[in-house]
Amino acid sequence: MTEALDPTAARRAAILDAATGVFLRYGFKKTSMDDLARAAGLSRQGLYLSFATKEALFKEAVAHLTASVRAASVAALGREDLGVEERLLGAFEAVHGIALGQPGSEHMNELLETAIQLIGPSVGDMERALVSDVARLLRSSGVAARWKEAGISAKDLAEHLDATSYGMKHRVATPAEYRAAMRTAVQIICRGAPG
Amino acid sequence: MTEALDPTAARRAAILDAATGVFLRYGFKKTSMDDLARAAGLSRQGLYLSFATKEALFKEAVAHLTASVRAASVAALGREDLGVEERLLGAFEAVHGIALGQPGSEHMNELLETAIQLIGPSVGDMERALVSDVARLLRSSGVAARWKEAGISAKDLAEHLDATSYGMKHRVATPAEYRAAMRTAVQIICRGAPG
DNA sequence: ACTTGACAACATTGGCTCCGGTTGTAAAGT
DNA sequence: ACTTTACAACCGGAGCCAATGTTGTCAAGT
Repeated sequence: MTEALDPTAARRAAILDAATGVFLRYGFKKTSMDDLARAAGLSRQGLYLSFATKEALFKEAVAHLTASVRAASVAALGREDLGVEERLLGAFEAVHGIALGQPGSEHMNELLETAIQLIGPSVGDMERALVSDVARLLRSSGVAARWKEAGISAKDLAEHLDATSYGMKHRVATPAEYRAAMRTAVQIICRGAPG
Repeated sequence: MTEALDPTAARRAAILDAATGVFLRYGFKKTSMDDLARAAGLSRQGLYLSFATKEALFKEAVAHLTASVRAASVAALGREDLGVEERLLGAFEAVHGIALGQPGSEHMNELLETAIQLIGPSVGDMERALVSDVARLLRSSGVAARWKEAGISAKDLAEHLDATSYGMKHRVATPAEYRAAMRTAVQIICRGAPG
């Protein structure tokens, strides 16, 4: 489905790919159009032929990014070859920053913040979408039903996990610590039940 | 037990009480000795009769603060008239900022940070003490035992709660949101069990 | 015992200019 | 269709200077 694009659209997509990487590494303010041009393999003016302003390029890059992050988390949640715990873990690692091991997820937070106050709060939709996706999985897998009798809904559980992820993201030094803490949180939800 | 202090010690304690309040409201840098003097109800030089420098006063004030926070959390954990959930909740609210509703917990974090890089990492002991206190309660109340078979230790549970608290504390979170999220987290731990 | 008033030394702040870098546009080249 | 070069407008940071605020000390008062 990514085949029959007219060449200009393909070029735009290539530019966006390169741009998201650079933005992710250096943040918004610290990347110049020169940097983006070099990363995309063309001249600075080449960019202006495809994108009117830096801000416009940024907006589309963020949309590109959030879309692929969302796709990654949805894909993680849908992997039926894995258990529920692994799927949840994968989804949260996906939103945390695409490749947790690779460099490049550094400025994810700053990026989303500037995007929010530049584009609008619609950017935050991804986060809310993740929460409801997670809640859905918790329901369909039967996990949520087990917590119901304690007065804790699927949404509560999902938001709890999201909050924990947020906390880890900001507190923790290393990806390994994040992974370990999130694993514990997920295990508590998935293996536990009231009674 | 706060009766038979010699008068100079009593004065110092009164000053520290006032100082912790002011520091908590305005942070370290933004409070002047004048402010502290006014809050303590004496002149600026009166302070220098009891404390050599602003830094010394600050150190003792932080010690004062952490001690009373610790005492409050220990007291909350020990209230045998309440259930385990309420006790845990109370303990975390205590460390979050003494009175969650009252103004004054604003600069708690900044305060502890500057204290750490001014006094040393010993300030962080309070946090670790809380974690082990919580773990102890989880063990003695039988909650931890129920999670053991899932490979989750009391320390894991306690650190999970601490991490969640940290996350909430740093998120946008109004006190009400913090309270609600922590309640959910505590309920999950206390009402749930593997199986 | 504590206050008042005054003091030098120092840190912080605000305003100011200057300068390099960046954006967006335009022309001419290939 | 894209590059190269050039350019006006703008912004942010570096550096400096004056003004203000703050600390810690002192002497004298009550």
